[in-house]
Amino acid sequence: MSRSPSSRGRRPDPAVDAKIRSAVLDLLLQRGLEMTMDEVAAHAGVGRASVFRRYATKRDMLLDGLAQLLDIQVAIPDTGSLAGDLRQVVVDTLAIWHDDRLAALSRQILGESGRDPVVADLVRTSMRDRMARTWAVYDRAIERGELRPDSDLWLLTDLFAGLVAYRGLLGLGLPDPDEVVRSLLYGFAATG
Amino acid sequence: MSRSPSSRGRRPDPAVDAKIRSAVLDLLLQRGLEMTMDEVAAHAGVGRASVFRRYATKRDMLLDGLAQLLDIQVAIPDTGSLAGDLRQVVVDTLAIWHDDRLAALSRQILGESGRDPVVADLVRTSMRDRMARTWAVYDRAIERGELRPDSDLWLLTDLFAGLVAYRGLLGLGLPDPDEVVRSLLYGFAATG
DNA sequence: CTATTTCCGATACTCATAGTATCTGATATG
DNA sequence: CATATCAGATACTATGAGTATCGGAAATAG
Repeated sequence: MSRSPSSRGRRPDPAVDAKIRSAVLDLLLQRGLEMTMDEVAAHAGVGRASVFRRYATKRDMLLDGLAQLLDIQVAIPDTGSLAGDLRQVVVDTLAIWHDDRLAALSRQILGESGRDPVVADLVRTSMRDRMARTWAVYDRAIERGELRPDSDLWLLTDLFAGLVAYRGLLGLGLPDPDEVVRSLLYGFAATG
Repeated sequence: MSRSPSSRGRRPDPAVDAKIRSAVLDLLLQRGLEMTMDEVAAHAGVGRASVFRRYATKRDMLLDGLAQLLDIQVAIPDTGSLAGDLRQVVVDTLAIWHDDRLAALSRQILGESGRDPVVADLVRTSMRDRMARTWAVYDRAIERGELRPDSDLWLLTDLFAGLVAYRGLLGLGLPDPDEVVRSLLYGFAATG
């Protein structure tokens, strides 16, 4: 073994930890995923070596930053009707893409998911958690008889999450929430 | 001026052009977007300088390769019913993601769209062309009274294109085509 | 045919940046 | 007090894009 868990000697300074993590988060929001290690160290007001003492690779550092970033809670709507609740969920999902800086960052993160499976995992988990937290909406709707009880809820959520991600990633115009809700609830078939 | 359009002197060898483009396409399919210029030159059996004579930057080279790759035609189904045609379109869209190599490449290309707007443009145009070519399906369906005449067809196509891209990008399981068609046509609302 | 221009392959160079190694001094533990 | 490890600073290594140059080949102008 090269080293034991170590109990003697100077301990890592928590203030330095915090300065680095905060600098990464800052740079992520300001400039996206593209940052050099020198910039992180400088922005944190810390030695370059201290960054590498905390993260073996740049990727590890960014993954930690992304994990912080994606760990955001969302409110569960309860408007009384499925259409109202669903609209709120769609609007919340769209909100990220209406802020230019957040949209650019989201594009880059989604993009990184295409090259790094671990990032894809982070995003997947974060989206899944987020969506699962809206399950209450659909449970209530099924009880009220507004939603087919045999609905594939993952399909339902992924249809609009996918639509928004797809349009956002490719820089297409974002959809109107009401149109989305109507399509999801009643479909495109002519009524007859 | 440093040079005129040039009419004298040795002309660029079309065989070298072809060898390079073919090598790029080859490497794209074999290993995705990650290739060094040395590899391209070696794989083409050509000098490194000849690659840079054709493309000012690696990005330009990859964009040309991607343009070749994305320029693929798709058949327009005509099964007689909207459900049948739509199912075929969905199945065709899913097909790419069922081939491991193509799926990996698609992930990388979608990913690159998140960092390079020009790639996003390529993908957007390619998808738009592809989808627009299926307009005939929806026109016929409207005539037959199977589809609401006021349908937002971009919303319809982007809903399933987005679903598939989203699931594929994040490595989630791909949906069942019949479920997708049913959801798109009739929605999730309880009938009553 | 000859001179000129531009291509070809090869090679060496510059530059940016991730990651490693080392040094001096500070600090915590035994 | 002795030792291990951290902090900051700095220098080094390695990779790969893009540039510069060279000797030779091929095409064109005259």
